[in-house]
Amino acid sequence: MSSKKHPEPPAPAVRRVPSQRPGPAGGKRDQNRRRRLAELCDAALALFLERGIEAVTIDEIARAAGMAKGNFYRYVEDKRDLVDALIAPVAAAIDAAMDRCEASTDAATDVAGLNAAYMRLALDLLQVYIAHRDLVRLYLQEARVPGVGARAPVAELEQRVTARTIALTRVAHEHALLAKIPPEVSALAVIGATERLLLAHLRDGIFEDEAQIATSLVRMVMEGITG
Amino acid sequence: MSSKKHPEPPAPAVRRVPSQRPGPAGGKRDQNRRRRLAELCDAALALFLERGIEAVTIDEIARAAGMAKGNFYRYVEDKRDLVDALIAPVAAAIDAAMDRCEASTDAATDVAGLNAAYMRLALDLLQVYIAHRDLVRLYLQEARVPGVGARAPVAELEQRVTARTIALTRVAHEHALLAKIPPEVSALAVIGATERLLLAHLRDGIFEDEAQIATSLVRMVMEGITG
Amino acid sequence: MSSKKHPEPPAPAVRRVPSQRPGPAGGKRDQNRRRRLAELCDAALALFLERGIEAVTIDEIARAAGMAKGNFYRYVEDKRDLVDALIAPVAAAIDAAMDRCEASTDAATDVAGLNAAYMRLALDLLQVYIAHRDLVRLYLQEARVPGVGARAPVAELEQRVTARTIALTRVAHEHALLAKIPPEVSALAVIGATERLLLAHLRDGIFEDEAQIATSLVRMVMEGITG
Amino acid sequence: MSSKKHPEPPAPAVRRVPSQRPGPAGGKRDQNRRRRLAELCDAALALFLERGIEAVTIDEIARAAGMAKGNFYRYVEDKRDLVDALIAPVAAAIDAAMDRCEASTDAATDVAGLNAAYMRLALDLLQVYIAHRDLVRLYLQEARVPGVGARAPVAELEQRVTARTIALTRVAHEHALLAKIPPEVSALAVIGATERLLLAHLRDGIFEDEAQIATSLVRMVMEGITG
DNA sequence: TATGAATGAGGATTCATTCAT
DNA sequence: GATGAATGAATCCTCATTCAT
Repeated sequence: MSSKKHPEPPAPAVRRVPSQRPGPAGGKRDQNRRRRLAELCDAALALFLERGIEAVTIDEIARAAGMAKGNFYRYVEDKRDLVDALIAPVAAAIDAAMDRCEASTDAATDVAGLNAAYMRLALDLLQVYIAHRDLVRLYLQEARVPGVGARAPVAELEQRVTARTIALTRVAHEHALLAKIPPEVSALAVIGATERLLLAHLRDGIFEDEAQIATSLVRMVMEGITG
Repeated sequence: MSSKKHPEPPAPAVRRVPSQRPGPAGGKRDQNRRRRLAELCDAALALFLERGIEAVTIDEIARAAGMAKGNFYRYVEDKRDLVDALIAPVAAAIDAAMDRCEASTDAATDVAGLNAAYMRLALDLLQVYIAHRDLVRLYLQEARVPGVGARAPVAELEQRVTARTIALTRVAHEHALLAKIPPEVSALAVIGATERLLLAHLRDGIFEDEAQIATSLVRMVMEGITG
Repeated sequence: MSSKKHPEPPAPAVRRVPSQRPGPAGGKRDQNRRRRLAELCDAALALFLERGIEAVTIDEIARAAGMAKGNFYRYVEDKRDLVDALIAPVAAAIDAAMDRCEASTDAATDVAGLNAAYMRLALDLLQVYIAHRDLVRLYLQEARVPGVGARAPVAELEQRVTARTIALTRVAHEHALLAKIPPEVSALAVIGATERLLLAHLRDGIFEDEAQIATSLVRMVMEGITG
Repeated sequence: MSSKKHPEPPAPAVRRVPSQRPGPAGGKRDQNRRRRLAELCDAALALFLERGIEAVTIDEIARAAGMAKGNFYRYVEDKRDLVDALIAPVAAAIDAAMDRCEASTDAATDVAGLNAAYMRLALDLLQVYIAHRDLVRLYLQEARVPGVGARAPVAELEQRVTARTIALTRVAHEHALLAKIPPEVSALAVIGATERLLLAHLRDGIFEDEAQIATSLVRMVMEGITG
């Protein structure tokens, strides 16, 4: 599996495809390649959601994107690279939200400031979810399987998100915003609950009303589930 | 040319891996069979946990179990079949626990009875977890990916567990044991939180103290996470 | 374990070897396809004649055709499919000859007309033989083995030829063109004698003079073999 | 395919299995092994007729004979060896009939003597057919495919039968018993016609009345098929 | 650029044959 | 003798990747 291109752990991060391309960045050429890449991403996303990243063939993706297999490699190096490109926007948005939250908590001088930072984070992540439903679903479906091969980028994102969430929770904990529960526990519990609800909604279409989920979730977080 | 698959009428279709094996059930032969199958399961489980079900080769499994590739097929029909055999004990135990809980809730005449049933379920599932840590971890890692190919049995189990949990929660909800939150929501939230914590523990070794997780989880479920 | 084959619902089932190929029918691409397929057929035919259809490996065929194993499947779905493509021209020609003969006998109003029809059939089949000596030899060699697997198309052809020949003979019989011998018997006897002679010629190179065979055959059919 | 045991052309003819066995020839031991071998032959014959020699697995044969696969090799060296044992009686009987006919023709001093010899041959062969219908059918089905692998013994028999028949016919021809047709031609024509009729009878069950076939065949040989 | 042909490594599966019990 | 477990070579088929056009 992971023999040449991606030596798994190290991840040298040499993207040769996207760089060194003719034409100015933003010119006709550049536009075109962006469009093609987007088409690839769209096609791949649909297939990945349906059958899982590993089971989908490069040929299938290319054909679903309306291009020949050989052309695939013009826009992307690998299936892994495609997954990378696919989740890049979500990863960037999440990282940005986390960055902002971290900055805010660092700068916060009182409990109110901290709370505001967390609230802001929640809203930012909500925006990500709204803007990238299918990508979020892909993340939810694939993030827990060992990050081997093409799934690596997803697993990496998951690790980063988890670690940063725990770190942020630790701050809240230190400021006594949370019950006497280890911050890792509460962080993971909230993440887990949220993710499970989103998955049920996105994959299985269980809830009609998204707002309802959010409200219930907040309430559970605040008060528990017992009557 | 013909483009459709050719049916081949004759095909005597001898069951490989037949249930009816020579020797009495429990005899030397039968024992050996079981042991070999167990070895396969053990070897496979380790590999599956490390790299994901899809990425693992039958040849690798066989070799890890100390047997030649061809021998694999004496004990199991498929990778999928192996996964089936692998999770069978957990599936059975979970189903049994759910059955018992359903029976108890059906028979319960008051709130105390209901609560006892749920508590019992929690303890039963805890036993499953204790007895099958690695299998539970496999389940947690793989259950959310679309159930295609060898992963199908896991996905099926996930669906069953989810559905039954929601059904049981609905009963609790109807008896006003829970806050005014849709039962699907609270069920999935608890499942999600629990699973995420278990995964962190089993896969990433985050918590030293398992009891701590349980306690915290219960508290969060009862009271929320805020201080 | 499960013992039955797992259906796998999704399976997008992309037709390999699709009829709809890029480029116009007759263009460069199409030409190339046909040539490659022809090369496969040629290589396969030689091997089949030498060692029998069953004993020949797909890899051998591909290599003999000067291509890599994997490429085989671009042009043909199966070994069976290849056999299908291989005998298609003969099958078509034979069927056409039979069709024509049937039409003629249907339209015939007198014995002369009937005789002309049969003579015409003989000449048509002779043309087939001349145009496809090796394929006829393949047919002769393989037609009698049970039509399992890749040999199926040959067996099917044999059945069709036999049935139609008997039907045509029956017509002749009804018009008293033949001795008081059941039409099935005389039909099969002639088929058998002819095929055996052709096989001896094509496979074992027994006769130098093809015309001699034909003449003798006709004479035997007309008068028997005794002096 | 034909790599170690049977180097195809040479055929060293070392049968190690049947020789060097404990017990006297004819004793309990010997009886037993004959019975087992016969069971193998019967089972194999049925399968061979149904699906062709090549397509049948050794495991299938053994199991159909009610023994374990490993036991197969106790009685027979190979599938080829089994085929050898299978057709041995027919081969021996045919050879004997041919031997006798050759001797008679050699000793014959007049045409009547020759005719008697041929008639005797025909009757002898008829006996063979009657005594070994299924084996004759197997021969008819398999004899024309190149004698590679397990089919070799059948192909060898075919060659011998053909050659000897032609030789005998040549004698008849030299004594002007036959029309002015090359003896190879008439020999093969009769063989071909006969074999085709037998195959139709044995495999496809076309004729109810065997005697009818024989009568018709003789008549055709003597007088041709035309009215 | 775009296409699909070509390659070959890799993985699943079967099966003849050997062996320990 | 009998059994079926074990082995590994052989074969089918797929698919990522490269290339010529």
